[in-house]
Amino acid sequence: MEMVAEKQVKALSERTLRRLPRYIEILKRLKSEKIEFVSSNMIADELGLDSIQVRKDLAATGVTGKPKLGFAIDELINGIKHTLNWDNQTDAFLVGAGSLGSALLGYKTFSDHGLNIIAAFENEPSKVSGIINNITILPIEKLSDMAFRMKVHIGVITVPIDQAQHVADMMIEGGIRAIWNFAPIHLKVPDFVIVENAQLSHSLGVLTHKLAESLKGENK
Amino acid sequence: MEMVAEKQVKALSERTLRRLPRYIEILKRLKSEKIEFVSSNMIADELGLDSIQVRKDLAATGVTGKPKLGFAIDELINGIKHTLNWDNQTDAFLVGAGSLGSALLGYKTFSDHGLNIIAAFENEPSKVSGIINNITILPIEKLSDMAFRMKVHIGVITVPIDQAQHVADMMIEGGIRAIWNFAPIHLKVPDFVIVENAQLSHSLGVLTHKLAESLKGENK
DNA sequence: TAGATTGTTAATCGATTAACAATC
DNA sequence: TAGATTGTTAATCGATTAACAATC
Repeated sequence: MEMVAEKQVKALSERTLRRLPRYIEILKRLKSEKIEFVSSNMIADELGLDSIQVRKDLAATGVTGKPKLGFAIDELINGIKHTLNWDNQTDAFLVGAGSLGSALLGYKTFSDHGLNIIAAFENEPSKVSGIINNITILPIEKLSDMAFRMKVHIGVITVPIDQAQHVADMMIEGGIRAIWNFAPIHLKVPDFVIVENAQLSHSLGVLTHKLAESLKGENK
Repeated sequence: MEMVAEKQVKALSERTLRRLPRYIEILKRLKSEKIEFVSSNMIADELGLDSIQVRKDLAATGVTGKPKLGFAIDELINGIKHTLNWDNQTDAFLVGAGSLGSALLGYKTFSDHGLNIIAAFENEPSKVSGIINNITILPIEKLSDMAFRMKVHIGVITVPIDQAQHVADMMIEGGIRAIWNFAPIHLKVPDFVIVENAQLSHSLGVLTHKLAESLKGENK
């Protein structure tokens, strides 16, 4: 039981994981400007971070830099993508073809981010059997069986709040292991299921609070 | 210079701010079940948090509980809303009436979250002068002037990546003080402008990474 | 070689968790 | 009164930042 050495054992913190896509953003821009190497300092400046933090984050991807030169941009992009598993695509089902769901179905860029939405599901009969961005909308009853048969591992929930838990249950029954949840509700799931919340209100609350504080400070 | 006592001086951490909307979600549900008091323990259980953390967070809103009884739900909801400034509505402009922007324009619930989108702006002439959810879509050229004249303080950016910085600049020129940014780019803004990023890729990266780790663990 | 930059170990900071007295 | 729950002070934990040796 003495540490069966794996390529990369250290767990990445959630904070680091959330910064990695930001690095990719900067790196892609630099790459398009034909730049080949970048220092941690340059990245830090672009994003308003600390260069030590950038180096720590990048170290977690396993990519190493060269003293005096910095990091090879191509290698770094690939390393970060690999860490996020964005160099593979995982099949996903989306449930809830309302306006947000439809907008997500229209996103071409998810394939660059490891996500491949292969079907959508709906409650509402009038929407069923429509097609958005080449993705067919199926009746919700088929969700569990199809997820199971097609070995789909990711579920995206964009249904109203009162249906979200039920949809999550069906997903899990179908073997789905990770849920990207846009409904403003805390889903109850077994330990082996990963839930990532993408709820607008969380981010909006930070904004409205900070703005109020900032404007208050002015009238002092 | 010795502490001009204000109602509530302690700064709220960003972590706390992000949890506050989750408390509201639970509290509203309990309220609909006619429950009047709730303990920090019950809230913690519902959300998978620690009850001490819940008490600390709630303390930051200024609402106090009663030993043995817990917190009065109505009072708590109001206190949290006040902390987030969700008991006021701040006027906002949205720029970029693509699919995501249009979906956001359709959200009726932003008014419960302190946000009142009063106009949308677009580059694309074919979309200009359309109306979505009673909100008129105007040509982008009018953005700065109108923001200034109408004293709009919040800007929502849902344009493609290559236009986002320019739109942010126009917003700031028009006096906008807080930007809710959905474009996957780090905006450069003066210190007095608040930027809150709502970028899907950040949350998606956490999901795809964790799922990969989880599935890897299984085949060990 | 001198200088810039990496990568790591140590120090600091802030957030979470624990302990416990106060109180209804 | 006894017991449950709050609210606060102290302890722990983890993430950020600092210091610095290694290296190209």
